[in-house]
Amino acid sequence: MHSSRGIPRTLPWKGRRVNLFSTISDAILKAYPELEAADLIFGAPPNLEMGDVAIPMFLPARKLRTAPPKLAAEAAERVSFGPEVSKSGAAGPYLNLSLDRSATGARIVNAVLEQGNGFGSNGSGTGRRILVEHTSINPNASPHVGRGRCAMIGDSMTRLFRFEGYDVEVHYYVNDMGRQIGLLVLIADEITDLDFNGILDAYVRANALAESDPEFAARGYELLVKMEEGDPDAQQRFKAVTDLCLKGQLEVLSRVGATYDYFDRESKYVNDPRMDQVQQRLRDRGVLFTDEKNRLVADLAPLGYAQEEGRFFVLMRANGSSMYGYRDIAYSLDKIERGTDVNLMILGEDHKLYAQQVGLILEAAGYPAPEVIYYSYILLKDGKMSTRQGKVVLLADFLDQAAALAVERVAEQCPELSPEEQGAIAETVAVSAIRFAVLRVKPGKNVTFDMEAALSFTGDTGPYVQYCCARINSILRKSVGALPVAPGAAFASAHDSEWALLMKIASFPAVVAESVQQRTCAPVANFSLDLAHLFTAFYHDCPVLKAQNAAQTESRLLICRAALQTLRNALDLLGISAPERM
RNA sequence: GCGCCCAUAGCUCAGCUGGAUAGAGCGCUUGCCUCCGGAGCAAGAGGCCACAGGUUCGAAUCCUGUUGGGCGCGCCA
Repeated sequence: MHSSRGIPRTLPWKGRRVNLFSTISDAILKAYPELEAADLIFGAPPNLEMGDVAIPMFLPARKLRTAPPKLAAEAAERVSFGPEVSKSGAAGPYLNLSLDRSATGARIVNAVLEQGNGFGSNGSGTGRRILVEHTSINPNASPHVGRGRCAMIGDSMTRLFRFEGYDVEVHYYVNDMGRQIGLLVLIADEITDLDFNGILDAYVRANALAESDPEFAARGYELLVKMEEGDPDAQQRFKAVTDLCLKGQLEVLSRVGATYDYFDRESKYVNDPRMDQVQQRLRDRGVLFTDEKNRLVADLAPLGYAQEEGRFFVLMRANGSSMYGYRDIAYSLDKIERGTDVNLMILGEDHKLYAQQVGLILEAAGYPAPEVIYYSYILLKDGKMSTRQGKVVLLADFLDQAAALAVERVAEQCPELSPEEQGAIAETVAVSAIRFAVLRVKPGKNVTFDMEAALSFTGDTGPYVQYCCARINSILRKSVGALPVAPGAAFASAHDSEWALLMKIASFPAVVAESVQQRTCAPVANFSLDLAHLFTAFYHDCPVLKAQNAAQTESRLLICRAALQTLRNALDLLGISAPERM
């Protein structure tokens, strides 16, 4: 009896023809010319004894006007499979095949080691360019894990696209203006030695003051107007505060590995001349009008927007100052003009309606709407995060706590390493804990963040997968002589645990393809977990250095190398390092 | 009220382009360090896949409705 630890349910050839197994498909089509490749759906039988590949005969049977069980039995006899298939048989309406483990295993190991850091890539992005905008936090506080979700998703998608061969550029939109930043600037003037850590307090104070003191609020607006009009002093003050904040935020974000190629400041788009043309086109389409209060408004109804709520989108205030959306449209033009094949942004689910509105306006003006990945909020056990109530988990705090716990563990396990090395490993463990916890969940789900669970490092966690890598490295380090480079004639992978592991490894390219298509790295995270589990089962069942003979040791060392390479590639997409020791 | 998203074990989540008996982890129970790293492994208990209809040879998966949760509907950004 075996459970999911056996043959992976997600097969490399599921739903599509992959070169490794295309010969099976060809053999069947040769025997049944009436069928086509699309009729053959490859899956996995419920257990190993039944075979490695299962093909349901429902569709083919319908096409051939026969009963599925009858066709399965007939096909098992009639089709002449190549040497790759060691056994064929029918189980009810399913045609089950067993593969030659050693020959197939050798092919898998060969492919992994040959392709190295590129194993898993389908090259689907070759020659294509993509622009990703993510994170883009308001410069007012240290990022909490909810904000971090955006950065980690965006960063992992970037890694995924680059892995697939896309030329990717990463943009960060700096919201360096607006009423609230104006208030923050005012308060900042009253505080000496304002640093990043004091920003949040100042921000909360400024907003509270604005509510209780209308005069203060009015001064904030005045300052904003001066800034928009180009007053150098006002601009300089805005820049000083937002720079301070951005720098602090980026320091935290860089700890989790997020990097950006361009920082685009919102203030740059206040008076963008290209918007004249946009306005003209909107007028031509009959969607732009000045309302009774002298505001410049877009009516989305003629553009196919069906609801009354959100139908009208204000672009400019009566006093002629621009709204956020107006500047954002100008920014979109900037991004569009960079001429990438895909224009992608990662946004919180609170931006859904807004992004839809902006998209409609852009399309009406003759531009393509950006593609958007929405992520849902991270909730805490006792409810939503609230900055004002102090109910937040700051990314920096989490990393500090996690690293402190991890360093104790590393000191125990690797006393031979220097304190600096131990500290560096602990930091990667902390990063892996948070990145993995966030990335293994699909972006659209509300998740409840459990601080205790995230700090435990046991079970289905990033550190568990890292630990698996450290273990493999340990075996490779201890093996005597040169490591084998490629499977030879004596290569064997007959043991169930070896075979299951190799089958999982072979499915990696399909997991990557699925992740690109679904626009989420969650399948990669779950794949790495499955792979680590399967490796550990192999580790317990199949001694490598103490195998029965040298040939077996060599085969297993090769399997170790292939597993490590695949794990490293998967973890790299998640922004997690695979340590030598931990 | 209207719109979008979500609902799977006590808890946190996989599985969703329809296929055989729905899976992990945490927590709980029981074993396993003279043996390549126990951040581990093996086993057990735990499910009306929110509810109700529909499509199909076949539905956790697709469609409709209901319920519950998240988000949004600003001269905020």
